Amino acid sequence: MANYDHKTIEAKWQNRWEKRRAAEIDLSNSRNKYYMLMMFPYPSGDRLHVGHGRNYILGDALYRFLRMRGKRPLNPMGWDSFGLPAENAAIARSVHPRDWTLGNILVMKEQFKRWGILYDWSKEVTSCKPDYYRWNQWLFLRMFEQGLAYKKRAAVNWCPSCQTVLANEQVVEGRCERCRTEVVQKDLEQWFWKITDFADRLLAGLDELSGWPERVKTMQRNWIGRSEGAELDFRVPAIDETLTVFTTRPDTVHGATFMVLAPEHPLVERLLGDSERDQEIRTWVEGMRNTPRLEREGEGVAKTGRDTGAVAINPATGEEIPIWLASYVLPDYGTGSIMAVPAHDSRDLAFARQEGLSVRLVYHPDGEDVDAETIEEPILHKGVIRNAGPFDGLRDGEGTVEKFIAWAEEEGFGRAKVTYRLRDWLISRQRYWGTPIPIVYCDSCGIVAIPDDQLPVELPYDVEFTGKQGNPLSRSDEFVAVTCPECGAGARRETDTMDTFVDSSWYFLRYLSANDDSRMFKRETAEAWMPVDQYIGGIEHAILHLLYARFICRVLHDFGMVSVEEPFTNLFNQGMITRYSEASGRVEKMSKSRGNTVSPDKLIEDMGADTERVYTLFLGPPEDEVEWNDDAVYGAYRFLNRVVRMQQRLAEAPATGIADEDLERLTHKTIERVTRDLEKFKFNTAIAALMEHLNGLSRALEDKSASRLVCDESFDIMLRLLHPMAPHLTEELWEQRGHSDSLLDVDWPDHDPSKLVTDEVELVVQVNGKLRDRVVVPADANETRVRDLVLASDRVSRYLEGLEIARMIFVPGRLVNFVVRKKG
RNA sequence: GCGGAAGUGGCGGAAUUGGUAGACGCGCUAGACUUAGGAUCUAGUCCCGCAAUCGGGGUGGGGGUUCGAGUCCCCCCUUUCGCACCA
Repeated sequence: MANYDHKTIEAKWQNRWEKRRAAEIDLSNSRNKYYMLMMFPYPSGDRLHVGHGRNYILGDALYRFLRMRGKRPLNPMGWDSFGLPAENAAIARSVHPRDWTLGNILVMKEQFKRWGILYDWSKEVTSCKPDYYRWNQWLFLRMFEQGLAYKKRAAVNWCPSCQTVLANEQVVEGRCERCRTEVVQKDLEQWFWKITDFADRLLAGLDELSGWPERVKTMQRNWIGRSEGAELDFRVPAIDETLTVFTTRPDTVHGATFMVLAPEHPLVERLLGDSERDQEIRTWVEGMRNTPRLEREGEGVAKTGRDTGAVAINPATGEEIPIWLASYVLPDYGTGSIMAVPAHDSRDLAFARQEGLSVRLVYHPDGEDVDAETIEEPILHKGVIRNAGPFDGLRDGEGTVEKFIAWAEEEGFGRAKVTYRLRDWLISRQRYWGTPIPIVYCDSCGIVAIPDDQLPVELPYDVEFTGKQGNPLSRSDEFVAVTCPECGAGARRETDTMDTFVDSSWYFLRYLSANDDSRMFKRETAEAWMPVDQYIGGIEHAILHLLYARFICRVLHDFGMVSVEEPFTNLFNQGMITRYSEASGRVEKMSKSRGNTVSPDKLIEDMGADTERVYTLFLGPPEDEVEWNDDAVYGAYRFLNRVVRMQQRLAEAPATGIADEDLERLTHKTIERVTRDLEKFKFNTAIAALMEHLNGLSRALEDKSASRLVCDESFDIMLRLLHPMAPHLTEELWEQRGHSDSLLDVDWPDHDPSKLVTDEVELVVQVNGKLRDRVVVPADANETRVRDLVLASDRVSRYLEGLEIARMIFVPGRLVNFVVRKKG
């Protein structure tokens, strides 16, 4: 039997939807609004593969479902189109990044269309275009005014391969998040955004996000890394300075037997003299500075250190303790220096043992005589405090830490302090293809902001892409040479561009005012449409993009531009699609570099986009990682072909049917299941329900047990339920069945509970929990009646022979369980 | 090491949240049919007991709660994803 003509049908409906601008929505009406958002893609030169498709197909199915259910969903799309690959393509193939990018966008758009995906293209946003990135610049200037954007010299992450600095979030296990090259530290002056000011709010906000996956929230909490403790001051008499440390355990200060500074600590130089030994220490410090952090801090890396020879005074005991430098103290956490309490901290203990430093117990375990000089493992605050004056006898907990903080405050050598792991967001990039930072350096005026009316600062088109060191912008005299907006003298333009994560930190607001040249976005529209009701994207942005977007949303909130602080109410992370890779011999994430991709182009050519859609959604729970099976795709095609054949066979149904109620029950059961499943994004089980429905309908036709009327009705309902998954075919069949409205405008069916009711139900009968029989009983039978009916079964009575029924469990509509024991 | 998620047939996965384990699909087996198509249709397909409509076992392993556990609790194993000298 011939397969249906998916090519003609799909082209026909894609063109119709496009022509009628099916997904365009009027934002001035926010009744029943539902803002759904797919993470906007980077338009890479590679065609999308079926692994990418999962995300978009899922979103489109959701869009169509919501729409049929009476929502007015906004489903926009745009392009996260600044970034390195464009520049690399320029270097490798001498195409201009802009032309390359805009060309790729056209290709991707066509692919979306071929998948049957409906976006509201009237609100398209392209981040590499001046009408978008001028608002990045505008935002930068507002933040600059507020002190939220600032420039500082600091040790920053530098990727030697990408030739640019990176934010902390973009360094994964010491490597560049993009290209996996090992990152090195460089001392540079860079632009930062003050996300640390928002650490507490970003943390607290997570508690309200009940619609976010727990693991994403956990990852963000860990990233922010809030830590409560105290700052304590240690005097260094030799240079008349104070060394301040951060500790979460000020209650162990009596056990601080030495101090450790990070090699980069600003006081190091002052502690050193001219001796040969001190010169050696300087060499060592220099070596540390130049050691990649992975080698310095990585797992299993040995601790190294040097004794400065200087001493500090322990403020609790008044004793002199040596000051060391060591690799294990991080320069950019806390104060970059610690009090070492080897008795109660494993790292300090390891270092103390290695260097022969003394160890002193503060907490003494109960009923155990512990010798501080020989312990191999730290005592983690077990037992009772001794030799600490007024604190003797205290135990861990019970506000002990607070008592020490109060004491330190009274004595003036310390104070309560909260520290975060989070660092300010380094947004400078030494690359061409990004938003120019709207700043000018003037010899007399210093750092000068570009006035708003001179925005956008456009990227010059005509630059050289040589692949040589440095940003092409800095070699463009035309771009660099400006007059100072304040004094009119000659000045230099900032040539760093912004991290592309700036673009994606607010694009969801730009969709709401995509064509408005007068402002970043319209407040009233944002008021009506924010927050995003459902955000869908990959887990890889759990920290990066999602943290930045939450940050910028708060900044805009504080500017009075939007009232929400949390931009995304619900977050859904679809899982990856994997496939066997010849290259590695393993099942891995589908990707071009692994050579295990499947192109949708051929698949669509052979079996149609609806087949790909149905198969992709059927593969498994959308949040799980699933393996693509080339053979199993055909099952989806087979299913759709059966739907087509079913339509052709409907005429075989008789005028009256003896079992109409059975088919109706199945139909309404299917409505109930599919609706419930789609509400939970369980497209896989929704499709299974539809397959079962088709099987049931097929059976009814085969048996001629249901009437034409009921079969028609059942089939039409199936088309509506299937539409989100297989939109082209269902539209076509719907039209062929004589309906004039597009399924997009047809209501989702409701199930009628009265159709689900049956006169009789099958009960499972168990004896001591073992399945022994199934018995059909009237649906409304009470426990006594059921007992009689069940006991009348031969099979049941066989199992009860010679036994005494101790108890009968009756779960109406489900089962009966006899608890029996030997007659005694 | 810390934290999260998961472990069910040959395979992808279901199981109305404590009530028939294996829905649906892939694959496989047998048959029917054919205008040979990537056909289609019908039946079967967790394991063991030669076969069964009968019996036993079965959701990573071990214990427990319960009339009843894939589901809840405890211990262990494995996989996987974050974080990882953060003081």
